Amino acid sequence: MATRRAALEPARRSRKFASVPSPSVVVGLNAVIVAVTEEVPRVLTISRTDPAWADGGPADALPFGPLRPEQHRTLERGLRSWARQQTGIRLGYVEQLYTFGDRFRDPRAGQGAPWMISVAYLALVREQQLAGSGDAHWRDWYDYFPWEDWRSGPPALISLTIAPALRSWLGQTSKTPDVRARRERRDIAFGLHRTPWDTERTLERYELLYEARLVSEAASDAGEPAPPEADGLGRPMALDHRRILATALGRLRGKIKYRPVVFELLPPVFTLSHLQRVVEALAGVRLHKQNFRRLVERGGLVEGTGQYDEETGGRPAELFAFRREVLRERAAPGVRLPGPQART
Amino acid sequence: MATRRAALEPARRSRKFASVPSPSVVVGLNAVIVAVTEEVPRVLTISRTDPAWADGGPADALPFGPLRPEQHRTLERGLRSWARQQTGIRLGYVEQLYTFGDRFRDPRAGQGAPWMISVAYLALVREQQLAGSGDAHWRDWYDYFPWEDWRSGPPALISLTIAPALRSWLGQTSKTPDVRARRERRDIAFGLHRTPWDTERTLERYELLYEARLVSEAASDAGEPAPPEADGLGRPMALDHRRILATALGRLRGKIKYRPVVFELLPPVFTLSHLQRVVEALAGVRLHKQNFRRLVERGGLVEGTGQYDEETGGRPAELFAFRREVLRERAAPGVRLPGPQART
DNA sequence: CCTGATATGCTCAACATGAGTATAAGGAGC
DNA sequence: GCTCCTTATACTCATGTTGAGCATATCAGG
Repeated sequence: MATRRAALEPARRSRKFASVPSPSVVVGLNAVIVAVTEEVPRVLTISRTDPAWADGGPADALPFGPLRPEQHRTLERGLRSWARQQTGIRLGYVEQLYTFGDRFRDPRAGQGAPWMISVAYLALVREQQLAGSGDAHWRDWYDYFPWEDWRSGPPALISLTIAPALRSWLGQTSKTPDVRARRERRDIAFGLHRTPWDTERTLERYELLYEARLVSEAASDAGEPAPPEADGLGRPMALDHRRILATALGRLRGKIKYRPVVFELLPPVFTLSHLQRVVEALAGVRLHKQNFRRLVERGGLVEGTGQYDEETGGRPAELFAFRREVLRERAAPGVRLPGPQART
Repeated sequence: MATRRAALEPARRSRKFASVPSPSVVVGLNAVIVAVTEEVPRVLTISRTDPAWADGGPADALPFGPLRPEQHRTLERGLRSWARQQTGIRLGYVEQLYTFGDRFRDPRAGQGAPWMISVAYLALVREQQLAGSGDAHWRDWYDYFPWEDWRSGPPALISLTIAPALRSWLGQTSKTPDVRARRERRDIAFGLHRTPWDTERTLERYELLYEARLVSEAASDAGEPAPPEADGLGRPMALDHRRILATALGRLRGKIKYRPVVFELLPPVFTLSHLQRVVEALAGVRLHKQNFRRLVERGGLVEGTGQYDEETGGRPAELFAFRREVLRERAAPGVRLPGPQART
């Protein structure tokens, strides 16, 4: 370990760590706080109009907090603590997402500003809660990633804007192997040329758009003004926060399939349609209703309560609850997704 | 972001974070470098007999490197660079694992020593490579987690040592709900009481053993001498490195099922038996041979090369290669595991 | 050419999934 | 009270996938 050599040098403060530490690294915590209300997955963002905040004007940011080692024993505790203070929300399910440490996270880093590392977390909360204070807002996450919502079929944005733009991005390199590699990445990421759409490749898609300079952060990170044609490609965020959000979205989409995390977003009892709408909102696709029901019921994930919801407008729907015992019975208890289909 | 507001306020370096930054946080990188040779999954560890290193004596450590923001643009580049210097290995596939930031990572932290955060990575390399320099060794990872290897059936260690010890751990709390919660955790983690064994819950298992004080790190972190009965429960490591390793093992076991990462551990061509032995080594279970073959072949993951390996001792086996096109064809291309069975 | 390896091929019942059709039970309008 | 509209729930059936095992091929060595 780096600290090895230091062990031989007892003079300094800490025998082990003194000589090594990276000079100016600051560690912070970011939270992607997700809820689903009325078929729309929402993420908590802080929007500032403070002109000093974003490079080119106002931009949404993810909640952020410093790491206070003297106060909190673990990263996660620190996160819960400032998230509560900042937004009034008491976080339930929390999971570490990824640590972002690119030196170019912040364009100004290195010029006197410290290098910033951010440990990002994903938190799931129940829908009824609302942000308490300040300039926090719940925002539809598809505002940031309009191409990710396939619930009404393949988004026109992909065929009309993204595909042509990526085609010309192919042409921006001339070496044949590079073109081939780019084409493959593009096809796999966006499900082009008889490649299936993979709901979990959200990060790959965002990074591809960034590389092709189609999202406005790519331009602003390079110190250029935002190109006009990028305007349609989703709402931008501060710094690399949209990348963090893309990571969260992909992770969550994958996770619901093998861990029962959806229930963190639902009230204790719910109808199967409600459950389905939440899953669809997250996955961004429509699911075959009868088969969905069969999967969750026979998979032992839920159990009927005998009560009924009369507010459905049609036949009353039975209220179900998460069935905790499934954790013992099955190895990867999640909501398996049946093949997609328009809801009848 | 730290630096955003700083633009407004030249006086202090950063209004928002100047006061905030955690005073003495040091960031380091850990690597879990994995290879598989001859049916045994190996991890690269550094073993020192330096008495200043480990609290209670010699212990294995994971390769570690400092973060040098001034030299490396990304965390991953930094990792690759020092890993090469330290071990002579040029890393291939690398993926970020988790960021460990528990204040108690190092028992000495807080007493003058800075708080240490470690970003851990998982790296997969091909088997032929060997550690270049110093005191690096390839170690069977089941030396550290003997209870994880079910290839010859359920390990006797579990029924003879772990299960009884966990039973008495249940009794160490008297509140009924706590007992119930502990029992559930135990059963799910170790597949007790008709709960299936889940190969991916490696971290849960290690943490449970830690909490129950059955691994010697638990005692040494608390400043006590290692209890004698813990001796059988795997080889200890320095600091929280065994926890990091458990995380890596679980992640890798999960990942092979939906991404074709096993091939990072294999030569360009291989027999299906070879592939199966590597997968079995990682998953720690035996697989039904014919069904395994059917899954990988019909799943489009591999393609025959027409060449044969004559060294098998029986009928020559065809040599196969990873079939790259599968990335386009299927959404989650990994090695699906067929039900376990003794190899015939 | 028999034996003991190993590899590879094939079968078949059980189960899971895709893609429906059919029926039940509410409310609103007449 | 009847009809229509809406949503929920039940059932079907062809097809695909999986678990489990038997059968055959091809090597090396006696």
